[in-house]
Amino acid sequence: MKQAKISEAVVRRLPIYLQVLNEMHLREIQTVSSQELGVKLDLNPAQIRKDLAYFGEFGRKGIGYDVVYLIEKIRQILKVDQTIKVALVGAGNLGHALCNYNKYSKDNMQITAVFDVHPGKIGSSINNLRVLPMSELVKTVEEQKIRIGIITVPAFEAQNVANQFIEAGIEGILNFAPAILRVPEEVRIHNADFTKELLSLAYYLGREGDAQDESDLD
Amino acid sequence: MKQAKISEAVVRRLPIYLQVLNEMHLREIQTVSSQELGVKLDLNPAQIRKDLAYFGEFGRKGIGYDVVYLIEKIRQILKVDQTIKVALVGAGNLGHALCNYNKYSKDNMQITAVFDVHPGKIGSSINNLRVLPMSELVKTVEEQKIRIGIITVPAFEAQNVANQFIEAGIEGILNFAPAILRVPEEVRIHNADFTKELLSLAYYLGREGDAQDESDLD
DNA sequence: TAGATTGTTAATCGATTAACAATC
DNA sequence: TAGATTGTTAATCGATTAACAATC
Repeated sequence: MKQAKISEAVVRRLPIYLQVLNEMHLREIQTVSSQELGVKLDLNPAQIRKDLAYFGEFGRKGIGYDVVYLIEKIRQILKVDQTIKVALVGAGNLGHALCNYNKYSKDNMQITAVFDVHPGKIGSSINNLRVLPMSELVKTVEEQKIRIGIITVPAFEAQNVANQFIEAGIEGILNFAPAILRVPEEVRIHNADFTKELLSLAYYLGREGDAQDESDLD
Repeated sequence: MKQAKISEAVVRRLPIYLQVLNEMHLREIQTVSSQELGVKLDLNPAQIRKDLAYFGEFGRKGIGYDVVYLIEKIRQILKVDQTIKVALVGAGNLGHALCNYNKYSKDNMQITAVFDVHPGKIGSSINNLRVLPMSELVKTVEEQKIRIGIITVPAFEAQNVANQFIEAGIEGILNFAPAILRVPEEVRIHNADFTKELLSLAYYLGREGDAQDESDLD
């Protein structure tokens, strides 16, 4: 019954649950119901219960979910109960931001290698990591058993970087470049291109320049 | 027939269409079919046609879509045919990255004001913009008619920043902080929290530590 | 004309929500 | 026991895909 085939929508909610649960844990809340989670996250409680039930029976009828236990379980599901090593290419401002974030986060995702294509950047240090040349990428990824690659280079260099990650046998790529990358089926790719977020946000602006136009609803 | 009620899924695809069309335009491609777009984007052609048809008849039967015309139309739909002003709070590495991006992008989204809560940052310059204190936020947003706010501060400060944006009458917020923000219904909020992207990516790793387990499919 | 491709309706598929027995 | 809340099945809702007439 395990792994019935979980939809992407479900997987994307898991980190959100984790975030709220972590906050609750900090506030020393022991137990939470799907109802309460639903209010906090603006989600239907049934959906939350169903999401969790795909992976096991984590709650107790009449009681709710134990916060600590549920955190542990979701971390297992997301595979961040172990440390997952991450490589980053692109030692610009965005790369710096991600590396710094790394320091404070307790998510078990650890950036352990940083690369850059530009000779000027190589050898400098970010968050105690020496920036390495691209020529070291494949070797380093293999040796350190790095599983995820982050791309924070300009769009025109992104596919090249992806290709090197693929050659090195990376399993997942988080791409910040505004480019559509071609990767083999077995490599998972997530795009985190904020320009697209901004553009879709712009869509929802207005009812202002154009006045409140509720005349042709049907 | 206009604005039948467009689903979020549709809106989120529009910037992707725009990106590919822009690329095609650079390569001087004049006309494109939903078929071709579908191949490039790994989407069903019928879906692309349907998405576009929500907003008007942009194509020509037997021919396809004129690239330049479709770009223009999608920009109108997304309201980026006009310049949209954006304010950013948090002059850290991420804030820098977004401001720089600004320079190169021709998306008509323009960051015109940068703020920070920390006195040490105030007065420094990012991409020709003086970093202003939070006390100037409301006034600046109103005066400059800024419509979108970007939040790149630590999680614990994010809600405060959001509240100030709301007070200033902002219409949309792009939040990079790993925090769930409460905003009034009329303010649109998009979360661009990359930790969640990384965590959901981690879910898809593996079939490696655990061996290829195809035994209990049904 | 024949081939291509749109816009759109109908069919399918999948995700969300409601409802409720089980049980703490 | 009575009240609360889960896990899960059934009902609903919405999104994707197929199919095709219209037409370039």
